[in-house]
Amino acid sequence: MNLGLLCFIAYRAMEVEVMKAVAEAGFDDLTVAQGRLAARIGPEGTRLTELAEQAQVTKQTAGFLVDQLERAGYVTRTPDPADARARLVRMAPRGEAVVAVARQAEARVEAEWTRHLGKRGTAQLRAALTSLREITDPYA
Amino acid sequence: MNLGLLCFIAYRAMEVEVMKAVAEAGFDDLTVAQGRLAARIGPEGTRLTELAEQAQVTKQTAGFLVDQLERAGYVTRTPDPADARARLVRMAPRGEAVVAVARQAEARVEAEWTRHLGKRGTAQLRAALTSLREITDPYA
DNA sequence: TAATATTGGTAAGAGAGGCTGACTAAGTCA
DNA sequence: TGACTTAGTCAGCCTCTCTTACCAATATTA
Repeated sequence: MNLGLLCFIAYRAMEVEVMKAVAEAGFDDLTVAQGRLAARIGPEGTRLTELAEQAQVTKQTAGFLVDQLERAGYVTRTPDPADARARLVRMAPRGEAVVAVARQAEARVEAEWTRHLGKRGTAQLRAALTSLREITDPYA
Repeated sequence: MNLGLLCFIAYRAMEVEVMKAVAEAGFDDLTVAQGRLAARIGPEGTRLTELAEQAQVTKQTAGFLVDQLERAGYVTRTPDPADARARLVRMAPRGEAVVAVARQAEARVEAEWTRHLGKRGTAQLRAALTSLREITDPYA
């Protein structure tokens, strides 16, 4: 079977589990697209344009998603001291809370995968995928 | 880094390459969603409901996509001899042609990955992902 | 230093893709 | 026969993403 499709199956399984955990923790208004963007927010805040680039969407799309995240209280926008045009998107407390839940769910799923593949097999999988980023990820 | 996200990066790289090859071959009206659905059509044709299940979308969505594929000449709908309610979605010649292009692009990308990871590494990657399907793919 | 180009971001509108709910027609089974 | 299930359609809605067009601030350069 096609390697790309195999990656997709694993990826989707992870995504479904994480979103389920997040929803069960009470954050039932968060969508996948919002989560994907929010996952790129750095500890000191990140500019919209940078988020758009990394998530590989247009800045309009990124702006649309950040609007929603802001309205739902997950992030805030603060002026960027380094550039008056720009604003930094930062995690709000509610955002930090959901990140914690997501990280935990990720760890749980990875542990499950490790039980299935073995420690060695999982390490190899991670190494192979990480190495692949060098030729597949423009933002590696 | 999160294993799920690593899978996503590789998957998207493959998808982008395949869609680019397909578009360059003149099939520039095919979308990703249509392709994902069409990839599930079996040699003898497949029922709409079955396609929907396997692609994990509702049958309404599947019907919508098959409408488009039919209008563009990629597939045909024929009555299912086994059940007068059902119809079989089958590949049309134009559909077969695009499948051939897609398969070729997939093979090319996999070859590139193999050059990067080595034969052994690629085989391990495939083995790990295939094994993972046992716990991540409800339609394995 | 003034004109020009670039960069960060917003606004408006359109289209794709997905969903739910309600429905018809055909098959299944008690 | 009547109740239930299954294959598929119809209608309406929401989310995400794009393109085109624009404004404001910064950088560059003549």
